[in-house]
Amino acid sequence: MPRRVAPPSLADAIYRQLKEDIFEFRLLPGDRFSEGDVAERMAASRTPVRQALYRLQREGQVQVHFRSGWQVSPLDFERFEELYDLRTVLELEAVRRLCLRPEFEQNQTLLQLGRTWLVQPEQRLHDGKAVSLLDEQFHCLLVEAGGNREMARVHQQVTEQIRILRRLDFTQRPRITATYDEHGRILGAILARHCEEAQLLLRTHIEESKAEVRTITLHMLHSARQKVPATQAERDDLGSTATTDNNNPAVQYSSS
Amino acid sequence: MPRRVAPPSLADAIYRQLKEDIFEFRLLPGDRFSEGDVAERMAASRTPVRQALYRLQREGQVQVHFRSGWQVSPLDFERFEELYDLRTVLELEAVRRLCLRPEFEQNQTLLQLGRTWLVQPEQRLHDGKAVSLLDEQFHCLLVEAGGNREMARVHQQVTEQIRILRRLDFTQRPRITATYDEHGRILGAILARHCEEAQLLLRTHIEESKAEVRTITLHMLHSARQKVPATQAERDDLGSTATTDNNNPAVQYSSS
DNA sequence: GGATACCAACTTGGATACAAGAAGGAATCC
DNA sequence: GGATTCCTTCTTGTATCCAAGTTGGTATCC
Repeated sequence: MPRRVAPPSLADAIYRQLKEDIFEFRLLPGDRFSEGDVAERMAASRTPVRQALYRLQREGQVQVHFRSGWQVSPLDFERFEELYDLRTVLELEAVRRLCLRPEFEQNQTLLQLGRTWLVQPEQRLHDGKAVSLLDEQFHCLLVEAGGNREMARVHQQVTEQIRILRRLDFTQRPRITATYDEHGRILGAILARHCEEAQLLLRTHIEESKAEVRTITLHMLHSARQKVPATQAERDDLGSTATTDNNNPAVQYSSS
Repeated sequence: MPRRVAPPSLADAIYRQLKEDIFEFRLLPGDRFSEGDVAERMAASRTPVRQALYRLQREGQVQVHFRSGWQVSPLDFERFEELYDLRTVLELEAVRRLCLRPEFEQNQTLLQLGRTWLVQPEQRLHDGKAVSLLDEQFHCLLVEAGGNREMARVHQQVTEQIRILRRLDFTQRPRITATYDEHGRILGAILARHCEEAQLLLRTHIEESKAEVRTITLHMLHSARQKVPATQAERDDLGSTATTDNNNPAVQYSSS
């Protein structure tokens, strides 16, 4: 008895829209908003909005304040560093498993990655947003190719949690060339089955991104918003619903 | 401005109750039920029940079928093996970090673990349920002591996903003595800073549990339910809401 | 002028009402 | 007897309603 697949639910669409709003800097870390605001903007009732928000809450993207509204989670740089370390552990393990595989040359994932990253310089992309997505895909596919779906699932979660940083990194810094070079070297090492070399290259590659995180400032966030191509209608909508600049504690300060 | 902590919500209580029902074998893998059933049993409306169920769904404990009810997730042994591997990766990394720590001897977590596991044989506990909880705690505290909160969070999630197996393992098999011995040896190696030895012991320890998983049968699940001390009222309640034995596909068969 | 008490508007958490589709059984047709 | 159609019941998804509590501003008191 094959069970019918569920039709796309409104709650799901709102979840995706909200997540995109956060990643596209239309909702900034620290912004406050209410369920009613979102419901009105999405032309839906509060019920699916609440479902979407609670899902985002469990993923760490937003926080709820009892009877006093919601907030996009402020940036917590200590947490980001821990997420980068978790990423490293998962990706290194995936590379280890990948290099141990017997049927290796036909691995479709590796071939696909090669077609994206092992290209002539003139074929490389230059758009920050596009490359940041490709970068995500590179690391996620690597972990998927490792063969453990649970590790891939967790890695995917981690990826979404640091996506906003990746977006900032790639929109504001000339790291595109370095990314192409390093991804190429990593793939080369894996294809040559130089496991330890591949792991070292990958670890260094992630460490560099992690180091960049420490240089991110609030100003980068706000100027990133300017760069987002949005219709005026969108901007009006958002302007009326979220407190954008005033009293926006966009950064979480450690209490220790 | 310290924000008032949210009062305990009904949805939260229902979430915990449902999770406990699953772990105590009052709801078996494969059991079907509806939101209305749960709402009635918990004397609440469907709203908080739905919130709890969707949270459990994201954690993999239950599945929703579009307009045709909910189901406790069937046991998926391939998935469990992958979860055990993820556990291994996280715990080995935690041990590595732990052994690298400078301020080591005063680590409160290690001291506490020693008081639990490094005891004379006559002081050991023998109740399966109690020891399975201590076992969980041992591994979770180890990862927490590693110092990375995100790894600890993920490890905690993984722990809950395999909790039902641990419960079965400890209620039905004479693994308590082995667990005390092995935990003691692992702690000893860590305290002696024999990092690689500790990692090997830990890896072997987890591998043994993973091997036990393959021997679990449906019969164990059903006989485990018999052993659960429950009031007659509880049993009546559940009997009326969940299809217990008939047409219960308690095991997920791989499609590959 | 400053502090305090009160109040009105908001906000979330939960309950209830409604809509659309799934499931299973009974009646019917062959 | 077997297949099929229809219909009733049940289930989830969404909208709306109500309750309880927070917040921020204003008027008042000193």
